[in-house]
Amino acid sequence: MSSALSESQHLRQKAQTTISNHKGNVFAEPQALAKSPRKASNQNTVTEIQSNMGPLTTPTKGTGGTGEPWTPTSNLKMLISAASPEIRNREKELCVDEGGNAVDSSQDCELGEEVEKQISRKEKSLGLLCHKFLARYPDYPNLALNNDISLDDVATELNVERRRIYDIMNVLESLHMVSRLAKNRYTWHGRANLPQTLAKLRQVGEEHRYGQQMQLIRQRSLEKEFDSDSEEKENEDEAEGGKHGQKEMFFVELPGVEFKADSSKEAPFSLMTALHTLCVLSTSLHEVVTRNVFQFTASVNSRKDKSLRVMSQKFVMLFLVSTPRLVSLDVAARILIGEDQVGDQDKSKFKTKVRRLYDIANVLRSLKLIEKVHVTEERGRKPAFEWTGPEDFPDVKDTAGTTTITKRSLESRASVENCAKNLFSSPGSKRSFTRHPSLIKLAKSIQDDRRKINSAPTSPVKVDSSSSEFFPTKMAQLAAICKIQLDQQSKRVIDRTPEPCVTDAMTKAMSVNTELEQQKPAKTPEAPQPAVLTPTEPPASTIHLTPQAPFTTQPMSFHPSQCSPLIPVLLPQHQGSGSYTIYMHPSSFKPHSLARPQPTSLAVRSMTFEEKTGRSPSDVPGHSPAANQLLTGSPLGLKRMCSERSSEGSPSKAKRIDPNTRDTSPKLCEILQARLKARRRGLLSNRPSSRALHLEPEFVNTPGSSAAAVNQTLEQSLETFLEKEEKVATWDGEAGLTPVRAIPLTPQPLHTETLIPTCYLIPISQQSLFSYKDSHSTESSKASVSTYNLYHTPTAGSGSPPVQDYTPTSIHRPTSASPFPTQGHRFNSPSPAILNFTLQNLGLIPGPGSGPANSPGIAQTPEPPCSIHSPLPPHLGLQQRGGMVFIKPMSPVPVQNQMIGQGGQPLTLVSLQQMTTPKGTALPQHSFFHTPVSLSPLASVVPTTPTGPGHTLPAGAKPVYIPQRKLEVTTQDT
DNA sequence: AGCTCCCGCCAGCGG
DNA sequence: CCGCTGGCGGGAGCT
Repeated sequence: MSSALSESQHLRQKAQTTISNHKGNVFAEPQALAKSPRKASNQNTVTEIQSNMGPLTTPTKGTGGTGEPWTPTSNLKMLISAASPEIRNREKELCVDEGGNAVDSSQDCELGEEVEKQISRKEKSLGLLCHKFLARYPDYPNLALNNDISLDDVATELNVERRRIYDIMNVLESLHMVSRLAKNRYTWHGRANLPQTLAKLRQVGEEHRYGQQMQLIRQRSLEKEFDSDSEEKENEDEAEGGKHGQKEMFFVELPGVEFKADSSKEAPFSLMTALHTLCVLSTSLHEVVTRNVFQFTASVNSRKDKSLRVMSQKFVMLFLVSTPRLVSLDVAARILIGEDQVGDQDKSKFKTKVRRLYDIANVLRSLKLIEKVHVTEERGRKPAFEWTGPEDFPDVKDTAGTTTITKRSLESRASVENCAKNLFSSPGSKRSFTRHPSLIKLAKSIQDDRRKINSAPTSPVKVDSSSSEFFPTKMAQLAAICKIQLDQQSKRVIDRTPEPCVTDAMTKAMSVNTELEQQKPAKTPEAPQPAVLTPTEPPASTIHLTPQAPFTTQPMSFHPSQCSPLIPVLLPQHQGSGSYTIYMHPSSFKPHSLARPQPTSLAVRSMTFEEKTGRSPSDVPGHSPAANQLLTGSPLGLKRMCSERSSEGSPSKAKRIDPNTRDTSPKLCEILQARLKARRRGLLSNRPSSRALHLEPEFVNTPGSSAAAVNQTLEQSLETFLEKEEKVATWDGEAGLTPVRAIPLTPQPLHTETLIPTCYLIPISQQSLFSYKDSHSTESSKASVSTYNLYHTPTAGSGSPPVQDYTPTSIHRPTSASPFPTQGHRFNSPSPAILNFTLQNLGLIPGPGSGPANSPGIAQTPEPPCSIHSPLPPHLGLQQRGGMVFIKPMSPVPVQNQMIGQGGQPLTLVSLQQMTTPKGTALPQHSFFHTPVSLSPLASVVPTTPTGPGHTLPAGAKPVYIPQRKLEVTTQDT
């Protein structure tokens, strides 16, 4: 408390000076001034200048800011504020207003110079500055008024350096509270878009399995603590991943508020699709050439990628995804860095990241979305932040249509756009652009584009708009419906407590926790953990396998019933958006499909399968099943990759490709083949880089979980593309089937790659595509998954089955084959027949079915060790009880250990208002994770798994020992 | 001593 | 070359 108080005091003081002014003005927006040149206010005198500013401006603190306010009352206020952050904030503002009065003598004493110094410092805090800024604008903009914001004006008025304003604007922009109109100019949206934005961010966060990542990191940290052993790090995989880790950059846009306007949007979706495809291809090519995905990524990342905007969104996502809405600074930093393990080199990176997080946190605090708290662990206190913002926003459902679609990574989009631009002078034209030759060039151009894009913001005005909305049509609706249904289902599932796979468990846990938590403060963050610990849980592990899990996890997953209806729609619609949805077939699908009504809608089924397949775990987490699937697959993939995948995959793929592809477009085929080769090479060499598709390197980078995973994903994605293309070419449904089967034969390990193929592309709205890309990109390893998700999303959920099982299935995909969009047009509409076809294939594809069986081993495996084991945990997580929460620091560790650990350290009870979250917990499926975080466990696992695709729980097998910790959450105040 | 995080250098980029 | 952006990290202020 004290600390908080002190802070608050400071703030107040500061605030007083500044704030008061603003409020009065609030709305007014100065904007008018176009930029006022004055930028700089001077730092020196904080005070005065502002007053000049403009009309709007408030005189902010009067200059002298100084003065002020330290009144006795302030103390009271402080106390109060300490009590509740919000109050504080308000008070601060108020104080400011009030503030005019006297300042405390004590401080005053300092007088001039000193006073200024201190005051200045405080006053200059980003949080206070943000408060001032916010005071100028209404929460909800008055449309009638001009909502333009001139940076120069603001800077002048607030008397701060422009640089500081950028920080604020970047964060606000990440929340879509403002959008850039042009250089130096922004438009104020206030909180109007906040709910949607948060919903999207949550969705995206789920897709990326940040929750899982967080758990992994926590676990690791625990492990490390206990055993230094843990050091092992996952290293290698991660190493890459880690490096790239950051990469996941992507910027989630809202329909109405887009980062940039694109001409591309205007283009027919077909074009978009084509472009997208091209981009992908080019990317892949590029990657191949380079091999260095990372580098590639790096290029991509350049600036904006790293942008505070992206960090901000990710940071917010962490809150939205974590059960206890509590995020510790270090965990957040690790996730943002992409690797949980911080090497020496990384330390500096880590520090930098932390600095940035403070910057972001200060702004978010001023928005009252989070509050600083302290989490007490055995070791000591760690700074953390608790979400104090809205808990419920429109579900994705609502947004789904839009939201889902809208999400994109800037880069991806940019890349697409760029590609388009580069390739086609005229956007509209074509689908037919040449791919091959150009692709190569494209790769380069793409990079350039990306850069441009990155820089773009600066550029001219955006039109934003809801351009994205164009697809609103049926597709969107359907998607929304699907999502809703899924969500419902998922909820149900969750409720059931199936805690399937680790991942699922995680996800579920999250969801569950959330629910619970919402009800009660105490959460068992650990839920999963407990499970682990608890015997009861055991089943959980199994759960992974269980189909249910999948469902539950994500809303995305579809139940057949629900889906089916939707499916039809989807197909037809694709036209509008042009983008296609990709469906994965998880092997599992097939089985499921069989079980279920295949016929109806392929998509649905696929979705279903996924769910069923479950790979549940993987799927579960991300709400988008597809993504999950990918993730899940990833683990497998990793394994596979590790093992041989490269070699194997290639051949098989090649084979596949040849037949189909050739037909279609030789060029494409060639290209694809080339890619494949490249991949193979890459794979062979290291982890294959993510060559392929990843448009967005960032994602690739994803921390890491395992580089391998990432690679896999990439590969998969590439493969997918290729496959798609092939499919397109061939397109015979039947043919597809055949091949598929053959493929399935392929050994498990390879699958990963194979898996890729499995995916089906279905035309969907463009947005979906974008999102897809983005998603991929975002999560490197995960990417694949995410990708799927994206696609699915639009559709309605398609769930993509996890790769794992499916591998074989993948083969099938041809059948489904929806051609890639690009080519796509051809396919524009996937005819029902096609769908059926696909479905059939799926059904046909047995492999997957078995998959489930395998699945256990498969997907889950990797992480499974922990996660798998942990499935239970979710339950545990629930453990809360009345006010008390048991937090177990549990680590994901294997049950046994955990048990021990628990025993060793029993749960600590924390009675907090806040809930503590458990940290650790098992993370489930690393596989999914791919994620950035490196999963040490995973890493180890991965290798193992490869061997047996089938799995086992590779990791699972390994018990991880994690020490449990006690966590206490305290508000910082205290 | 560690946590926060302000400050401003300086690079990338577009004009 | 210039101005806008914004990454980045030194180091100061606070606890």
